[in-house]
Amino acid sequence: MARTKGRLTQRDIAKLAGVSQAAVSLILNGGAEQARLSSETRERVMAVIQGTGYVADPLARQMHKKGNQLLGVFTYEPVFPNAQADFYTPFLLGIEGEAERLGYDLLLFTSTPVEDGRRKLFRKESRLRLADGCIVIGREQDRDELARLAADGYPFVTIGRRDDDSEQIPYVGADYLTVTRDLVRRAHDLGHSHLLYVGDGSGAESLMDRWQGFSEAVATLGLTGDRTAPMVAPSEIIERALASGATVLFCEVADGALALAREVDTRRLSSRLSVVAMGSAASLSLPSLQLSGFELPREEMGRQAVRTLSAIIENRSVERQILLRPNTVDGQTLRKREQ
Amino acid sequence: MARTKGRLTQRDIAKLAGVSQAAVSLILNGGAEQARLSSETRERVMAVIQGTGYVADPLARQMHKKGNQLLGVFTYEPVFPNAQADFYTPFLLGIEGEAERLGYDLLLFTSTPVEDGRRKLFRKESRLRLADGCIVIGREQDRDELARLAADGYPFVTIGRRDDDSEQIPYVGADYLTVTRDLVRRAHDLGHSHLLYVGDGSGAESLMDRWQGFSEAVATLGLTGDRTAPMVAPSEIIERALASGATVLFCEVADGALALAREVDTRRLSSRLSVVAMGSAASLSLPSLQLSGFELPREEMGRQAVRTLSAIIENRSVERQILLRPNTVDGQTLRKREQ
DNA sequence: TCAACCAGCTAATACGTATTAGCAAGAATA
DNA sequence: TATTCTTGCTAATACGTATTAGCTGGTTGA
Repeated sequence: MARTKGRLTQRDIAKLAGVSQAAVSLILNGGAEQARLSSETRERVMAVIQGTGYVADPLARQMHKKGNQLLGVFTYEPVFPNAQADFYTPFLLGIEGEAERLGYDLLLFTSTPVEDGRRKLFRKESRLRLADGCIVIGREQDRDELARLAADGYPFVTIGRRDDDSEQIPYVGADYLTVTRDLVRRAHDLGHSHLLYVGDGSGAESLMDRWQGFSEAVATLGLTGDRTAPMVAPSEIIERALASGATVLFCEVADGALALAREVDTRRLSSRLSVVAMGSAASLSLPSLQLSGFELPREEMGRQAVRTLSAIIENRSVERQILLRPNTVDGQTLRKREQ
Repeated sequence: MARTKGRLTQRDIAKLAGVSQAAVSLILNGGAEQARLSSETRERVMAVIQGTGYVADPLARQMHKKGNQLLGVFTYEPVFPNAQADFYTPFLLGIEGEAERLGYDLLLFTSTPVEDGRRKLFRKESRLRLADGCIVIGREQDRDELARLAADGYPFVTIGRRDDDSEQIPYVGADYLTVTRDLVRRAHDLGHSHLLYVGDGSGAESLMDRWQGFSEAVATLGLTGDRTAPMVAPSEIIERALASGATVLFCEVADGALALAREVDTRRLSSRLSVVAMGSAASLSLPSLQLSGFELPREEMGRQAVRTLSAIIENRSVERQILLRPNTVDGQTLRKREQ
């Protein structure tokens, strides 16, 4: 019933067990052997620790560069979503599962205010180092912040490929290049020879990869591949495709793909125009309209990020840049070309 | 650019500027006024700081704050759900929002394995005390664990009312009693006089409250109120209601309410039998079938839990047991009684 | 009988910063 | 000329833990 005020410290434990603070620390950190503390003493101290539920202050431990079995999770946006089918949740599901398996607790950096829709990684009161390392998630990440993090030697892994000139950034990304190539080949196998890429194909690495995979496959297979900006109405894009003779739309952004597919459906053009979604083909689909394309292995990416981060923290050798293959989704919107 | 070995500290700055470490700290933290450091000294030190790019170690800065600004979140089940409309997410949404507002980070205790579908609060190596305090969420909580936590003086708040004989358990719960009373009154206003409570009305506090609110209101208004166990097929419950002359079903469990409402709908009995869901009336409803009843203010409960916990941690006086009013949901399944 | 040795522990210090108490030298006051 | 006040700073300490050096009292060896 002892209402202890404030945090329990090693000094408290020591007093309760009738030993010195140093003894407590030694026992907790395996230095007891070397210091020749008797097993009786050890047991006595451990009993007190268990009875009180004492855990070392993570701050004080980190001052000595010790670990706390704590993985940070930094998201540029709120972790817990309002929207139903949220983009982040599957990643976090995987992260949670793997953290549990490896015995880590998760530290969500929610103390940084979300400003203009995103959080800042660095602040005066940055608490990143409370965690042993950190997983960084977010569609748009700040390259400079990441480079600085890497330069500081802080262990972290980003979800999504990030390249930097001066620093090697550890990541778990998706292999957009290969899967896009495969989809182009599949379109080819279904008789299509004129493809239209809907998107900018520039900006984030993931976008460049899609465009590159598309271009390469088109070239290899001797097809015709055009590109059009996505910032126009679906109907206009469809007009362009029909006018140019394209029979498949490769959509960079999945939302856009769904809009296009619905428009195609409404206008009963599905026999003349196929739609491929380069991402979220499964999760964004409607029951009545299954998009063709691919889906990121989000949960597995989360798991892999934890494994990689854990390896980095524990100084085990590990591949720091990993690309996982997205799963192709057959769906209904990529069809055999009709003559 | 001199990559000095180790981190640049205030001591280094002090040496370079020819002052004491304390002076550097004071200048950085605005204590310079009070310590009457001359503006020349201030400028000299600031110049050195700018030249070297020194930044204070945030960890060391926070060492002698009282707490670590860390709130634990303990869930008996995994935090990140697979299911779409998850029970916990709204709580966590509120918790995250309020944690952000108050400058707390969140610690998820994922290192405890989920066994038989739930986690254990206490283990040999409980890490609860890593956090300054903890929010406990879960439908079924272990009373003994909570009582022990309270006895230990560890700051925590549970979501959901928990009563204990010997310890006062802090909670943020829902006021089932009042809202159930109100719903009975509403049924009465709509002409109903014979009500059937579907559920056990015992077990968790929240169930007892519903039953009590129901019973009291029925007595006060001079109505007839029966009770039937929920563990039978919807059709059977409906038979019983019709046979006994009841015209409203008060369903303890929202899932059951939905099943009953659908059955009523299918059998075209909705003019003769109303259904009230005592919980999740909004979130569980189908677009085609809006349940009548009430909905917990989950997000607000999460927010309130953080506020209460924060107050407890900081030793501010605060109401430790709070009941929030659920929102009533009109819906389609509670109708005027037809003669 | 004294040195050497060992088991079993503690004192002391470091980590990097914040903060309080207080010191030294000169200026103002009586 | 002695006292108080003021200015401008530093010494000391605290935060909680990790680690190293070293102390004490007993046993062994010669």
